[in-house]
Amino acid sequence: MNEAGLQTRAERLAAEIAEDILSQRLPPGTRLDEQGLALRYGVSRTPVREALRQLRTSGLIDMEPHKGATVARVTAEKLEEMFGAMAEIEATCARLAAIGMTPIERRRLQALHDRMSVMAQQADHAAYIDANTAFHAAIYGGAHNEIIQDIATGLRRRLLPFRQAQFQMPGRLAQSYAEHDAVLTAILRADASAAHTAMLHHVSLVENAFEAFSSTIS
Amino acid sequence: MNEAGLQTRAERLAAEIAEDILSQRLPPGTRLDEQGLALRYGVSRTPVREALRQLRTSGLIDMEPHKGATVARVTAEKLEEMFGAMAEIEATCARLAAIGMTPIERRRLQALHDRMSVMAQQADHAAYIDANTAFHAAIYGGAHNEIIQDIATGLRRRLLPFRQAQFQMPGRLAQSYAEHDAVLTAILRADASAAHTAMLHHVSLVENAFEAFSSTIS
DNA sequence: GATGATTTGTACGTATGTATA
DNA sequence: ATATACATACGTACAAATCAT
Repeated sequence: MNEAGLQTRAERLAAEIAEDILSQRLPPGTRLDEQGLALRYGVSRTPVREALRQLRTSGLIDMEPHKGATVARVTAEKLEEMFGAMAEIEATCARLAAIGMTPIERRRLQALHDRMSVMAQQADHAAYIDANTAFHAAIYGGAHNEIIQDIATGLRRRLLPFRQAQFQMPGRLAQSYAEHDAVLTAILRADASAAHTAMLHHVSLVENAFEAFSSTIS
Repeated sequence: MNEAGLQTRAERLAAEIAEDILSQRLPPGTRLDEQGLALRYGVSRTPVREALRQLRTSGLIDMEPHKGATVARVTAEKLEEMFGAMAEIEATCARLAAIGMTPIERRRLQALHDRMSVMAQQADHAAYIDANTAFHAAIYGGAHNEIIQDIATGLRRRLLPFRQAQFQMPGRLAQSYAEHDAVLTAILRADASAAHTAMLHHVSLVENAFEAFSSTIS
């Protein structure tokens, strides 16, 4: 009954710890000693060690040899860089999508966008958030490059905890929809440069929205 | 006396195995059973397991739960995607560098480029290869975004084994230098769009050079 | 398709390195 | 500065899963 892909204790544990970090149950800076985690999650230290190694890769925790692990404490500068990188990668995806998306992919993107129009008007935040993820994922896929797609989804995952609140800002849904419209139009026109610009603009605004929302970080 | 950063057995082992893979001593498809590696490198299975987990991250090996690890067998399509991603990321770096490089960084890049002129004329392959790496690294740095820099260096590492031969092709040094010149000029002019285009072109040609050299893969 | 051999995943004990008194 | 305490790195043994016969 486990979700596909989480076949070992270590993998399930990594997912669980990641969830606890993203949900702030394990706040930044928290010491993650192996013994304690083993106790907390009811397993031995071995899968804990492997889970920590996996999490290090995703940037969720900091580790140094012989010094153990802590929940990554993201500095404001680092976060800014992450948003910047995200914007650049997404803009690249949009550019490639504008060039290479198949007619079917373009139609599907348009259809999704149309559905999002209704969600935005009805202010259905939950639905819009899901659809928004799908919209961006569709553009990653449209780039037709699995490497770039992996980079994009990885970055998005890392930024997830800092994006939770953005759609709660008044008027953000409508604004997001309008920005998506610019991206979509450029892609459908196969205007690579415009798609790049529009997406860069869109994701950068997400960053601004975040910064406006949370004053400062650690 | 160990190199800085390789403080644990697992890390040294990972570096050693990586070296053996990149040098083709462990050719693609080779089964990497933990017991065998432990025996071969004279350690226990525990550090071997950790080393393999690290290597999976860098894409050098494929792993599936309960099924062990093999040296990654890169398909032609995958390789093409990797070169494509590399080109896009490097082009992004060049664009950002054109916008944001400091005067000092620009001067240093120019100085390096000038030294490479001599190397190209004298057909000093070894020196040019080193300088070429430095040239590209300088542009990654000029992007002023550590995340993107990490992505770029990571991709470059993964592509390293497939780039060994490129500079051996007759006339490739001079061509490379000319392409660098276009990139440099655009960056010095702070012409973001031109820098992007020139770098995309440059790295894409590296891919072509590779494809011309090696007929087919696996 | 069942069974045995092999290999990975997990548990636990020991040793080495780091930090604190 | 030395010693003690503690956490991590490593080694070994057992359990579970895969695949070959």
